[in-house]
Amino acid sequence: MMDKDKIDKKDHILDVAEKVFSELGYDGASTRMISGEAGVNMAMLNYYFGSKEGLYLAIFERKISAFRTLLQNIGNDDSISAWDKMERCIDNYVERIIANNCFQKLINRELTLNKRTELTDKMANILMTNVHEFKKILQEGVDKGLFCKDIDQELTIMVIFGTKNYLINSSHMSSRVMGHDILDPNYLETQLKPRMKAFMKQLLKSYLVKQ
Amino acid sequence: MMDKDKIDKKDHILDVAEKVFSELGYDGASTRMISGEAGVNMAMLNYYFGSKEGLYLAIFERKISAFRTLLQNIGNDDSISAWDKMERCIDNYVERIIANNCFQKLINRELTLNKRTELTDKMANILMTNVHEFKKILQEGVDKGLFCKDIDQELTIMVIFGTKNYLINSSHMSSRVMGHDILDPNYLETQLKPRMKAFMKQLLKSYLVKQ
DNA sequence: CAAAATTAATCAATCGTTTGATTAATAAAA
DNA sequence: TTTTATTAATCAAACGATTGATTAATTTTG
Repeated sequence: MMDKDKIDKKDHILDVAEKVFSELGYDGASTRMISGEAGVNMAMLNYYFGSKEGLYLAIFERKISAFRTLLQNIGNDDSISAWDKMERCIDNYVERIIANNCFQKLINRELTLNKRTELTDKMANILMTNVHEFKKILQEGVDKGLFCKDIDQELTIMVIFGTKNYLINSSHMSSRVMGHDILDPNYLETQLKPRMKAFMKQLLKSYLVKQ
Repeated sequence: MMDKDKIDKKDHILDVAEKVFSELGYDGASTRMISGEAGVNMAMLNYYFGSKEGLYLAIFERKISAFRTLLQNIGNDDSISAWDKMERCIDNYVERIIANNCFQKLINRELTLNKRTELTDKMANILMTNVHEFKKILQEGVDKGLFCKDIDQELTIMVIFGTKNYLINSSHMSSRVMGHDILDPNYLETQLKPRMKAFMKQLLKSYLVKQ
């Protein structure tokens, strides 16, 4: 078997595992189920990834690289205002979140557990880079007198992360509140995405920006 | 043994189970662990509640009654404005959420799963009563010309629910963002609660209410 | 052939549940 | 009021099923 195929097969397992984990949680997803759905022998999971936890970590490792580069491009552009940065931040954030909603579920599913592990710390570290990026922009807006100086920066970030999280992760509730199936890719792409972008901008602008 | 003791013991099991389930999830929490932590024989769980799922459902049944009464008192008061209702709504909501944060975790933990079951539908129905109460107030504000008519009612509700959810449920992240241990009851009560109330009011007022 | 990939079979451990026996509490009968 | 019967509560032990992991044998690849 060629390397290309091997990589493809590993990637295929990761794709399936990502989906199954996000749907059923870490404990709820069994290695038999994952291997069955991926069409490979169960022992292959251990052969490739060592253990169930190794497989779980591998899913994250695969995505981390794509995270940071996107963050760097936002906020480091000195040619635009803090609010323009925030707008671009929101656009990119919503865009990325919806594209990787399966991965987002996977992350937050384990972060809602209270038990602190090496795994949860690792995940939190990754997400905190996003937080700092947002905070940097908020602080810049305040320093330059564009944003109100009495804004609650931490809770503002909570709003951004929390709203996204609830929409994507609590699909039972969000589907009923929104009146559409939140899992429908077409609705996500054509309706919710632009609506979400517009709403977050308007909400944050009215709160952050001085009148 | 008196009835009082029996009820107390069942309640004690429910208390412990609620905590363990919320910390470890449905799959992650074993009946042995729950019974061990509650100091009762493992068979008692099945004796009292029939099954693990029966125990899980019993936790919900116990809380449902307290939900609806609180909702009725808000919004049905015709002597105050829509915005005042919203303020009272936020106050009561934050108050209740923080008091029952363990239960909140338990609810949302299973609602983040994609699988639709009788259980998840039941939970969603309960939460939707909250949604309708908020929506009624939003609509009233729009109808009476107090709120902007182009507000996004559904996503506004998503903000309220989502922000609360992220703060309480994703304690790993929210603790790091807020700079305090979110699980510390003292911090919750004396600092986060008033801060949360003030922030949500200011955020929503600047977005909803006409200038 | 030798190395890597893949398989079926099997491992001990743990899962939720059930069992039969025992004790404590209540009701009925004398 | 005793004595007897009935019910509820509790327990240790064991059930079959499933878990993640490992083994040894087989196939594929270079």
